Amino acid sequence: MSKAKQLHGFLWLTRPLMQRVEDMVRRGLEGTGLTVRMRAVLEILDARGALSVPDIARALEVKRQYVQLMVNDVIEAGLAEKRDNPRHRASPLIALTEAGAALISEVLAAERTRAGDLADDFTEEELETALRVAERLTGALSDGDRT
Amino acid sequence: MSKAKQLHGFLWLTRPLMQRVEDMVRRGLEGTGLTVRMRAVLEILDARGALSVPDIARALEVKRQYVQLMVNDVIEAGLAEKRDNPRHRASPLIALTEAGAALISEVLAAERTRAGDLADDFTEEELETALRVAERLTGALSDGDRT
DNA sequence: CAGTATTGACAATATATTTGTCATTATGAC
DNA sequence: GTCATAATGACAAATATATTGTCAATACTG
Repeated sequence: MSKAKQLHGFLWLTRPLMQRVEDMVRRGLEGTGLTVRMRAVLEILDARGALSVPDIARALEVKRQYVQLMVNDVIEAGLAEKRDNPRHRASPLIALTEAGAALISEVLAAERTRAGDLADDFTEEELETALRVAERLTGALSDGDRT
Repeated sequence: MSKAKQLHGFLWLTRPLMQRVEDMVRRGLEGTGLTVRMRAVLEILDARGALSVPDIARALEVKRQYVQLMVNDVIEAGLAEKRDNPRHRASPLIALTEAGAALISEVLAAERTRAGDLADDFTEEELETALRVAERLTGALSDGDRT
């Protein structure tokens, strides 16, 4: 099989794979009161600390107006809170509350456990290669069209 | 880095990667009059021959009611047509017209060219591994939850 | 300090897709 | 064959996931 054909096959697997991943995540969220979009906000605040709404939007690659909705969700749920932003009086930083930090840790730990189970079926080299290919491909496709 | 962590990283790359793939496809469709959802129908009819609407729905893993809309699009554009279905009088087979067959061939050829360009940055073994991991992972995640 | 960019807040719109329903048609058990 | 059950088309409504538009307040740059 040609490389082009292999890559085409890989590219078209990304959609069903992504859907299954999101379904898995959604199941992991059952009982937590979280939605997938709330989880995304909590995860990035957990990884990067307090951020403003536009910061989160850039990280998630969605519009800031939509991030406002996501952030409103988590604030309303008591999982994050606004803090003064020294760099912009009217644009507060969004930070995890204790409850939010505890919840996202728990969720991520459960996901890691599940990922560990799945990872048992692969060698470290396979996973390393798959990750590297996906990363480089994502980068190449971000640059815009060269064709 | 642990295998679980590698896999977790890979899983979370599927969404941005898929979005970039779809953007690439969308750009390839400019000027053809096709939408991504029309392209999906044409592709599967090209690969598998005439199918009924529910057959397409099962293949694409979306609801048959939505496939009806997709199929209406391509029929209205003259790219596919209804044919008698020997197995179900009221559920016609959907088949590519000549115009539809020509158009999807052209689109797929352009995509394969683009995939070939991207594939140049990888070895055959890398692509083979990435494809295999993605396939097995998709399969594993289809079975439902084992965790 | 003037002009431009960023931000929050809120409304409207778009896109993709699912869910609900009903009448028609097929299928399988008897 | 007949009856219950499932599959299908057609159409409407609802839902999820965003984007786009707009305005006033705030920040940044020359």
